[in-house]
Amino acid sequence: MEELPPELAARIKRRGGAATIYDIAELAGVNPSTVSRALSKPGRISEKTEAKIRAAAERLDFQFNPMARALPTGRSQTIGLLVADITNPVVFGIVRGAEHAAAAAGYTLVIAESQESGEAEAQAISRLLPSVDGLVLATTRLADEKISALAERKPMVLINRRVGDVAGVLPDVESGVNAMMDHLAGLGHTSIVYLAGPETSWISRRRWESLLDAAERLDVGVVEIGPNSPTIEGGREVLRRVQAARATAVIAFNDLMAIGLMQAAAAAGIDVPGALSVAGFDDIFGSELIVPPLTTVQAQLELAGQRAVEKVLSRLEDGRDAIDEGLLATTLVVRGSTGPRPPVR
Amino acid sequence: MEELPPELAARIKRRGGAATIYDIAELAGVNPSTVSRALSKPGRISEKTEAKIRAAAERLDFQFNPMARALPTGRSQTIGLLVADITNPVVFGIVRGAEHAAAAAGYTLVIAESQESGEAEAQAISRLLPSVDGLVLATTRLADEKISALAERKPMVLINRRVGDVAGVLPDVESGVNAMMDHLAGLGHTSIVYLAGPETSWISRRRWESLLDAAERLDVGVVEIGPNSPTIEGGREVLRRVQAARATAVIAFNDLMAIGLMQAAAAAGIDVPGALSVAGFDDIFGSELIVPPLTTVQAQLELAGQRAVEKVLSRLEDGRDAIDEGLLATTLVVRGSTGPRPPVR
DNA sequence: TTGTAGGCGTTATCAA
DNA sequence: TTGATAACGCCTACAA
Repeated sequence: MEELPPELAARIKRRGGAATIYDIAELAGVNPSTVSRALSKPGRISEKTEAKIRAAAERLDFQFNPMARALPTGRSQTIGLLVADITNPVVFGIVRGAEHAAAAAGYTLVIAESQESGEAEAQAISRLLPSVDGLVLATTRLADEKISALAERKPMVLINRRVGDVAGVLPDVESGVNAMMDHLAGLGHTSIVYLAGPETSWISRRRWESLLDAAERLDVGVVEIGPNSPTIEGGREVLRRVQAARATAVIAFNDLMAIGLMQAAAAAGIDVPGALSVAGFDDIFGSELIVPPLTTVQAQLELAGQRAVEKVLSRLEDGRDAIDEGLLATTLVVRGSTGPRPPVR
Repeated sequence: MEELPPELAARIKRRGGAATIYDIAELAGVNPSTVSRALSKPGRISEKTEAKIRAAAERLDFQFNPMARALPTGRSQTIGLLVADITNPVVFGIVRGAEHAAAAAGYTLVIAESQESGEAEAQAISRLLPSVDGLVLATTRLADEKISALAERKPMVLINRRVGDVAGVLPDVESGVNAMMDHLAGLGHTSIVYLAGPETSWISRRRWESLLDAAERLDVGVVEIGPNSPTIEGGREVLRRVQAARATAVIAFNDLMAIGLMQAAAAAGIDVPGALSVAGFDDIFGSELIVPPLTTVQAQLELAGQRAVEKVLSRLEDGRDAIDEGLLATTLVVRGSTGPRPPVR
């Protein structure tokens, strides 16, 4: 390969090795705008010129400067994902699905964490908003009005929450809850506790409402205990109240809490599921590792992340809302942590 | 509050509600460049003007356009984090530490996944590179030369890998391995297997080398089996070879593999730790949930992520490399998966 | 098909 | 202290 014109080489080096369309234009002997056209939307240019330009671009290892590109277009090719807690296994699946969907479309995923605090969340969002083309709120603790207002400004999709007509991807809560309640009622349980999640969790309330319906249908008793922190700690702390309620089965807002409760039960010498059945939601990594393995309602987390990003993208590209594929199916996974109601209490 | 001049209001609305420094300048009756100064580096401006400008900015709910800002400065206030597999629990801690360190400094973290493939990784990096100020490679599978070349272009920090004089944050492999080997040797094991990770994993080789040293020192036998996929699957698949080796203790490259091996052992009716001791590295979520709970060498993953980002930032802000705080301490956590060597075999 | 020129929102350099 | 003006790298009418 021939040497580059020394002046050009020097200019590029000064910029840290990043070539611009001007450099390519010079090398190919065309106008920068032609380079832009050739590289952005191939086809609308003579084959010969395009080939020349491609060769020059290749030679200079050219990459578009995304920031420069974003300025005139207003698009950063970036999607934001907001989660309450990155280390919560529930969000892993969501993150992965979202990342893949974004990458597949040539978008970059930006992740921000809000620490379970509405304050921090609002702040993170306003920091993020100007630099992303769209936003996915995975576990938002924001008030409905805030969410609606935000949705006006950029394409936005909610996971596990419905707010007005803001786009969302939701699980089929009812079928999962029904399957779970059928399962427990079938085992003879008539006194069941629901361990609620955070106060601001929409999905926790939905689960509770479905639980109420099912309890009525099956003629069993349920009580709600909470709100609780949606963590292992949160599950551990609530054992006393569960015992006081004299329930024989517990459904926790998520697997993390169920695991915490089981740990506390084990420490207190309470047999699971002999004396107490425990179940959760989500089917996170770890749920089948614990002993006894956890009965849970499986959620399609990865799919949820993927769908959410796809919806944002479809708003972005087509300008229209994606057709709604409906609720995400939900499956009861029966493992060892639930069993027959203890004979006497 | 008074009404905005209608023309101004219309202009802002056209842009989707985002005001610019021009709008503020108009509202405050000053020059745009003055607005830029007032808002970017307070102090270098008369108090009166600054107050006026702040008031106008407040009123228009002004936010800087990060992309426009990045153009003249060449800084995007963004740091890239590249991981092989987002859903690998090992990276959770790293991600969290990195996110916090970045957010604390006003930077945004961009995460990309390379799927354990050097090809995909190289591609992800070149997609990311133009838009980030610096890069953290958490579990890179790239060749040394590629890494060195990349490090020339932008501040870059490696986790769990040393390449030339590229900055890195590394664990104190030796002390952890020594503690583990002392532990196993103390239990009477004299025939130990190391389940290697991926061929391209630098840290896997380092662990093996330390293992060799320790084995020599303690006069016990070790053999390496691998390379293996660093996943639960990878651990499951290797059980036959472990048995064939007639080892009484296995040290896996990471906890995921150890868990997989334990599952396979349980399925095959092999008692852990009665017939076989199993240990891992990292101490991921799930390691203490499994039964028996896993003996492992704890790594400070969150701290590693944090340190890595801090190093990038210090290169970015001070222009100089951060002082090296040395290796990250590593701790043996003895749980139930390791026990005395079985009497006869 | 290709070149010209203006603009995207901000910073930075000079004057005033 | 403040204002004018030229970058920054790319896109896009519009003209040639």
